Amino acid sequence: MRTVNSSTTPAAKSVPPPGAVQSSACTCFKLRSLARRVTQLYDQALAPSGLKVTQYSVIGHARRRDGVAAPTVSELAQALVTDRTTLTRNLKPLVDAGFLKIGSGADARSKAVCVTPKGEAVYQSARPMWRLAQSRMRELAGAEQLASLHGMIEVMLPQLDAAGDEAD
Amino acid sequence: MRTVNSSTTPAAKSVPPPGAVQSSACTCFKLRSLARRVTQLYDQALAPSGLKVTQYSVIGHARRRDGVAAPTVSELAQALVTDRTTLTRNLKPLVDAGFLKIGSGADARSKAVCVTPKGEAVYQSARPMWRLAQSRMRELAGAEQLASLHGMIEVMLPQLDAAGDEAD
DNA sequence: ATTACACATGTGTAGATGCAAGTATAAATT
DNA sequence: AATTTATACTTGCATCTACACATGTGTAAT
Repeated sequence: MRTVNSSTTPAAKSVPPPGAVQSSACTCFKLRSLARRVTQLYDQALAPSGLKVTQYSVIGHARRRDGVAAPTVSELAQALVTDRTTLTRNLKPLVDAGFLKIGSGADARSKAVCVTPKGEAVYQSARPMWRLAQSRMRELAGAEQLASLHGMIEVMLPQLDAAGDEAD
Repeated sequence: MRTVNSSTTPAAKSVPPPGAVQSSACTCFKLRSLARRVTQLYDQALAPSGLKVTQYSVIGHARRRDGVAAPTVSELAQALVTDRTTLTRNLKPLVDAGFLKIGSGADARSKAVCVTPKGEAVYQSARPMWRLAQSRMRELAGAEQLASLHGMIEVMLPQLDAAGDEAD
């Protein structure tokens, strides 16, 4: 069918008003926009701790396997879904602040990223702030939507990894 | 109590395997991770044009109201869901490349961001590449999931704006 | 042993991001 | 008119991001 909006009806829909800013259809743009705003919410919540959410995540992930075996830079980068070289830079302020320590890995090549007691302390101090941000987020989006969002992201991320590896 | 893994049941559940990396429950972290990956997908697709997806978005939004009235820096920043000062920096490479021109606005204060013919040309050249990225994204996520994601973002963004304004 | 390849990390360069603070202009108040 | 307040934009600073390239190290093939 595909009613072509022809005959009687004059112009009808589909023609936006002159100055109208139709919100972009670009998935990437939308996603980045949301990520920016959400980052601001979390950064604000974490501010008293002195950590940004990115740094909170780095320490949190480095912490995770502490006591078992401190992760290497590459392992940590993979866990953080970040470029290896990006992590290298992101580690610097945390090492400078004394929250992390870069030790030698099993290999002479690899290095181990260790959380210092000071790092553990600041992480613990930031944890309730993070929880607050999380609950604000849940209020804002609703528990179901949020769960749905998490689910989608977890499905999409591995596929994007695979897509990225298709070096052609 | 705090079952010290003592009696009959041998370790049961809840104790993750030693090296297990349980995916973070942090909404912000997940969102940023996805945004990074998706950005890479779009940037790769746009690479032949020389534009990054951020730049494509800037030109695209500046373009939008061309012929009506070129947006001011602040207006454009709002449309891009970006900090005003961030946009100031992001404009520079585009102006240097000759894709945008900063004219004088109605006010002596405000400035108008105009897309040059060269900017329009590069945007047009990039458009099919962007479309390719969009369709890859749709294949990857599925049309319904993607629509759902877009919907969620559009609901959440205004609420985050409001939340941010709550200066206390 | 030498050569070749794979692995682990860092640097140069370039851009994206936003807060705090600064400058200039317009509008509102007195 | 002078002062105050609000608006529009920029800069200093710090961080996040990643590609291309360079370096060092372990392992495999010759």
